[in-house]
Amino acid sequence: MTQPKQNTLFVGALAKGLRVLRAFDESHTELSLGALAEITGLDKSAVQRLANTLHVEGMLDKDPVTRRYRPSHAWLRMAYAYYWSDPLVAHAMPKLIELSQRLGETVNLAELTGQHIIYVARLPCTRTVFAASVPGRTVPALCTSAGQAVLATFPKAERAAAIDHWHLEAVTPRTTTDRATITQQIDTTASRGYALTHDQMILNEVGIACAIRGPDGRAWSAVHCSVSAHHWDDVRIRSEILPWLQDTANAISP
Amino acid sequence: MTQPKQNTLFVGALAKGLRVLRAFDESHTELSLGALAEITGLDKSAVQRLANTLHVEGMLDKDPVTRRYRPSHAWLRMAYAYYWSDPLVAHAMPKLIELSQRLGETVNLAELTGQHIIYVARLPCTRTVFAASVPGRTVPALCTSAGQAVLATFPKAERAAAIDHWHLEAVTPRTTTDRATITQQIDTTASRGYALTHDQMILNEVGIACAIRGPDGRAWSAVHCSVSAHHWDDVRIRSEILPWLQDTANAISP
DNA sequence: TGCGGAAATATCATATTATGATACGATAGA
DNA sequence: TCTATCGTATCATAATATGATATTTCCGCA
Repeated sequence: MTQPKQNTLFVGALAKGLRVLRAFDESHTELSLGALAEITGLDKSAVQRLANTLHVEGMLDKDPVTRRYRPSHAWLRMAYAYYWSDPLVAHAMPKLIELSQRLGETVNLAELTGQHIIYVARLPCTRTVFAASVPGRTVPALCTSAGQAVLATFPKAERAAAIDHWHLEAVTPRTTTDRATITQQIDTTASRGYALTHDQMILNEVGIACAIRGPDGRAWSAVHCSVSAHHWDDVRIRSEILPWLQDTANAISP
Repeated sequence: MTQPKQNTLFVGALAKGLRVLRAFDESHTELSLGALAEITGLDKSAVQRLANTLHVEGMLDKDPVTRRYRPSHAWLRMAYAYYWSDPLVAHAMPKLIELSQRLGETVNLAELTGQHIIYVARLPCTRTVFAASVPGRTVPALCTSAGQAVLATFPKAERAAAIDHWHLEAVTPRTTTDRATITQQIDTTASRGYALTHDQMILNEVGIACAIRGPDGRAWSAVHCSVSAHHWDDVRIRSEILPWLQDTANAISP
């Protein structure tokens, strides 16, 4: 019944339970049994049992009046466990704090995960959209300055393959979705050592990112700074933000 | 085999999978199959199957060389989903950002979860210990200024019951673990409207918290500020931090 | 380089356990 | 008050998780 594998090493019931957990996202913040069944494609009875189990185990809160399920605090504890397991975060955090204080602007730690960038740590300094102020958001790598900074450190061939095939998605009306343009941007990023994008995730936002390179010169993460185009033109960004950003990225590199 | 319930609405395999996930914490950041079996108390074969399933489903990363499992980025995406599901966070975030900028000090949003306080949002402004810079940490409510601020809004009877029975744990050598002292502290908190603690989570740290009250006057969350005793004495805290903190907590209240 | 121990991986017969159809009960809207 | 919808409970069936064991791979040590 479960597609992934009819393998004996695969526990279908667990996989189905995870499907239930994954049904919750930014546009599905609380779900009834029926809605869960629809989203997960699971049987109504199965959802009933799985959701009940997750509730008993403390993974889902249940509104006693509406009977709807919501993510519990356990979801945050999982993030906490993640943070301890990611060696980059512990290393980067003090330096990111210092950077955000120095710049007075929002600073992020971004990591590549598949074809996406995930914002692992966020230090918001100015009022911004909600999605940009909490960690864990994933966005297509090709569309973001952090993703471009990371990709620019890849060998030419891999870089080209990524630009050709990776996922693209217009987040704002001005998000770049033309792969030829992205090729150019990443070439530029590779030659000057930092990425600079406009209006990609939010309108009027400027993203600037420097890769955190490993010993082999290759990067899987980046330090990212997000500022308003109202207050910052490219010249001032280059002179007043870039040097500190670059220093921080270098300091984090192992 | 699973203690919780031999109920037909309880999916044991899912519960066991969650046991595997919960095996990871700040002191267990990556685990081998054997270690997982030991921690979870599950059969070696069961752990093999469950961990493999979690890996295939993207919940656990597997180091190809050490064969050990680690939390994956999916754990952060779950936090992201949580943030959208918690109405308080969206409401509080812009105000917390404003507060942290105004004070130039670390600001937290804390919620009560069972007998513990969980730090939901953290805006670190100064270099601090790692545990205090990432969200999702849980600490006994009785030991923290945020917990005391929340408890102080409870009816007398519930307050007393909590002080008598809730979990206590010495995080630092100077953490208050005497329940009589805590009674006094919470009484004081209730009468003056804010909580102030010293050396509870970190040595030389002063915690100051204001409850976020609901329409009935009762609170389940608090705004919390953490400063160094080196730089701040109680008088200055009261005059330069407290008013802004109180305003912010009030502004967040529904 | 080769040996030995430990840990990870693969296999398999068994019955435990998840399944999903169905029936019942509660809640909300007409 | 009635009716439709959604959540809850029950049960026979077989699918699926189980855990003992065998095999392979990996790693430290001589």
